[in-house]
Amino acid sequence: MRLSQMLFVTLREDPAEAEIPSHKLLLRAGYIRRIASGVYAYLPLMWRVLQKVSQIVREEMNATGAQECLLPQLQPSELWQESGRWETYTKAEGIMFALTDRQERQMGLGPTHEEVITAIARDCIRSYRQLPLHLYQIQTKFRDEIRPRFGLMRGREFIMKDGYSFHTDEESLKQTYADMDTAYRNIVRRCGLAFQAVEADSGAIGGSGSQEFMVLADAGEDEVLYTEDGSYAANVEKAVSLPPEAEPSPFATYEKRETPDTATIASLCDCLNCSPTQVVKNVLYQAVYDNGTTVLVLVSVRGDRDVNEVKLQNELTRRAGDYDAIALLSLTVPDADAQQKWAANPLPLGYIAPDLADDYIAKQKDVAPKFLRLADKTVENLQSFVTGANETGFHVVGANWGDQFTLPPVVDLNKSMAGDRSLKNSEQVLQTARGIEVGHIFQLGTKYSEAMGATYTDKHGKDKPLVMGCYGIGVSRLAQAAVEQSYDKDGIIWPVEIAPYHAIVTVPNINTKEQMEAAEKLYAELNAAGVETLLDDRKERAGVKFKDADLIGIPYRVVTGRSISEGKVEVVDRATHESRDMAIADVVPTLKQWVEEALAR
RNA sequence: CGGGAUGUAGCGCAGUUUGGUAGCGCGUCGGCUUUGGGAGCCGAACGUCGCAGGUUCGAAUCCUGCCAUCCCGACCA
Repeated sequence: MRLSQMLFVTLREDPAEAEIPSHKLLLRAGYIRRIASGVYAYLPLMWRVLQKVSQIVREEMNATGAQECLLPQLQPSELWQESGRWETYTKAEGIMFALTDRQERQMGLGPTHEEVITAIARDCIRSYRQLPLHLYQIQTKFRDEIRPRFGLMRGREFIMKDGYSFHTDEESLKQTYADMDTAYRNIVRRCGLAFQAVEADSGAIGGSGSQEFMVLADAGEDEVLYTEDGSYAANVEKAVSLPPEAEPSPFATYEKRETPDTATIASLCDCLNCSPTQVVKNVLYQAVYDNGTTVLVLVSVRGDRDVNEVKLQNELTRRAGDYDAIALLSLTVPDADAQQKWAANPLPLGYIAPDLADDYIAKQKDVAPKFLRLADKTVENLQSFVTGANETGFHVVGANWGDQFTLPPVVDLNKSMAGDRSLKNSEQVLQTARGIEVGHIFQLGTKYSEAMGATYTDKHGKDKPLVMGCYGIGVSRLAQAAVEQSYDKDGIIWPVEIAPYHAIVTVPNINTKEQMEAAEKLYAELNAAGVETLLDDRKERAGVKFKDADLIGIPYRVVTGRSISEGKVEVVDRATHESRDMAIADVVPTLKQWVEEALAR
């Protein structure tokens, strides 16, 4: 492609709308344009990058035996009602764009395709002889994110590869899941990125095992905890760990103490001269289920720890049946307004004990009359601990489970942090890093097939639900993550594997016949040799062309400049700015070799 | 949805406090010179000042309502 004929618009200044480097650079270098919040146009350079990422994904998927297809974006509400997700995905904090057509039919724009694919499987899969089967697509997805951000990182419309596998049993599922683990590692590696595979929470999609593929970058929205020896890595949402031991309690006897203005753990420890590890902190949450029932949850954790709200959500979802509900709609820390709706009396905030009386909850429909009390493992073995006295300005010290307080059901609700010890090997201490989630693989099991009646006939002639897995990779997100991981003050540095072009031939002065002729020849021969090459034949000064070439991040630059009269051109490596003079005849074979070497990685 | 901020030329911004009819830099177009790291000079075009009301002789500027965008949080296969 000739730059003189291409839609090529770069910006000299950072656009005000962008915050992180990759977003600024993609806008400045003319790769993307924002059309609405979280909605972007992929301009010609970006589209080439996305196609390259897609092609790598396609090759690795096909290699595992998965088959490509294309599923509809516009989906009927009926399918989502069958799986039970219509309400949770469209109501309240739902992320599905929903619409009503002219026949008053309810439709949604697909944020994911479990329902559609399960419907297809229900129709097409009859026998165990057809299994296992793995279908995937590379498709635009729609999610009404509450707060889109960082360009393509969290958009409301984005490109994703999603695959769904069907099996007779868990064992077959685990085989495909393992194949996907390998395929995903290949994909991210082939895209030239440094990454970490981590244990993950499976969230609203459900299922058992799940793993995320994190591209490591400071702008990442997720926190990853890992051990130095590589034996453990997990998303902080999922991470388990061994917190530091509690310090022995200085309080020998149980008594109530006056502790004015100690609503925070730090001020309390100051006042009583004790360690946060001797305190039982009681945190109040408000859960709302899909049947409209509100449940007040009182969680007891050690004073130096935080509640992992994802773990709490999962626990509350498990307990949905206790309240005749199916799904949890929201989980919040109730503010003053929210408390007023159900509290019979003002709560002793900051001084709550694990036995806070249930009559703080005013009797009313849709509110569970008793607190759901839960204890994190960190408080289970505490002795002579400090906790609230249910009276503003007072705490109790020297308390014990079984004496003054009843230990609530114990669950792991601990939010792991850097510095904790690994459960796998207590010699290892957890480290922290930021990551961009570019891939996520799940063992779904029979959740959707059972809900939607997708069954097959086994060897013995019995109908059984299909065992499913699903596997996603964010194509547009991965492309931007690559920039986030690879740039310098001059612009983007694309890995050769996904760069929109491999090389750019820069003509410093298009009015010099020698320069133009050499450039035209190199441009034609490089492309013919399979080196995807741009020709900067614009009527611009050399400096402008160099700046633009650096900004858009093409891996190799060939300059037909100063030494042209000696039959030489300059070849510059974008990543290092390393430059060398090279005989014109050597350029094509050399670049061809460099590109082939890079692609073979 | 809670908190914060911003909307003025294609992009980045000043002007708003103190009301008087819109400006700077970059970019764009034309000309001359220049020609290896975002050139210089000369000339030109480009604005419903986010939208709608209101106050006023007069509103980018003051008031009210709305909309959009961005940041923090909550949310997020």
